Amino acid sequence: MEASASARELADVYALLRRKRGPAGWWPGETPFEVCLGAILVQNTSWTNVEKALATLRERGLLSFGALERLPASRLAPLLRSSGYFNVKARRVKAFLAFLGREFGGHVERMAGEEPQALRAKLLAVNGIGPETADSILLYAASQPSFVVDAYTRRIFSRLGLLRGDESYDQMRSFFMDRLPRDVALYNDYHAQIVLLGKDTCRALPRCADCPLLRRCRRRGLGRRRS
DNA sequence: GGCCAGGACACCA
DNA sequence: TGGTGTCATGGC
Repeated sequence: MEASASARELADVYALLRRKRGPAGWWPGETPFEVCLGAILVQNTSWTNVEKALATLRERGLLSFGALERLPASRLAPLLRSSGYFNVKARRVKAFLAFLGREFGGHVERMAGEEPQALRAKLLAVNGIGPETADSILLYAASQPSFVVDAYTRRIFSRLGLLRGDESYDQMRSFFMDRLPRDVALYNDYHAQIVLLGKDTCRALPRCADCPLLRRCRRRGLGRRRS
C-alpha cells in the first residue's frame, strides 16, 4: 500500500475526474430494488449484458420482490441468460431475496435504517454477495457511505501509482474511506466517475499508455512513477 | 476465433 | 491463508 497517498491527492484525482463531465448523475438501476439485482447480475460481466436481463424481467412484470420471490430459481435462470453465469446468478438472486424477505420484509428501503457495519456483515453472509456487491448495495440502494472498489478502481489507481494493485479488497476500500469524508454523495459520484472513465478510456486504451487522466495527473504532480 | 467484462465461491494444499 | 478452477453470455 502507498501509505503516503494523501487525502488531498484523492480529492484532486476526483476533481480531475469530475472536471471532464461534471456530476455523473449515475445510478445503476431505476429503483433501489433494481440496483440490488443489478449489483448481483453484473458480477464479472458487462453492464450491457445485465441491462438485457433486467429488460426481460421488466417486460414480464417480474421486476419486484413479490414476483421474483415466487419464481423458482430453475425458471429464473433462463431469464438471466444474457448476463452470463445464469444458473449461479439465479441462485444468488434467490438467496438475496430470501435475505430481504427475512430481514426487511422484502423492502429494500428499510435497509437504510440499519447500522452500516451491521448491514454490511449481514449482506456478506448471504451466499453470492461478496464485498463489491455488498458495497454497491449499501451505497446505491441503502444510501450508506460505503466506498465501492471494483476492477476499474484497482486498475486506474495502480496505474496512477497510488495503489500497488495487489492489495486486498478491504485494504483498497480502507485506502479510500480513511482519506475521504464519509459522504454518500461523494462516494456515489467518485465510483461513478471511475466506472465511466473505465468504460471509455480504459477499454479504448487497454495499456493506459496515453490515458488523459494519467497525463493530467502527471502535470499536476499527482500519482507516482511506478518502480 | 480469441479475449475480456463493474465477482464470488468451493475446493485443495 | 492463498492459489486455482468453475460458472457463461455478448461485444469487439
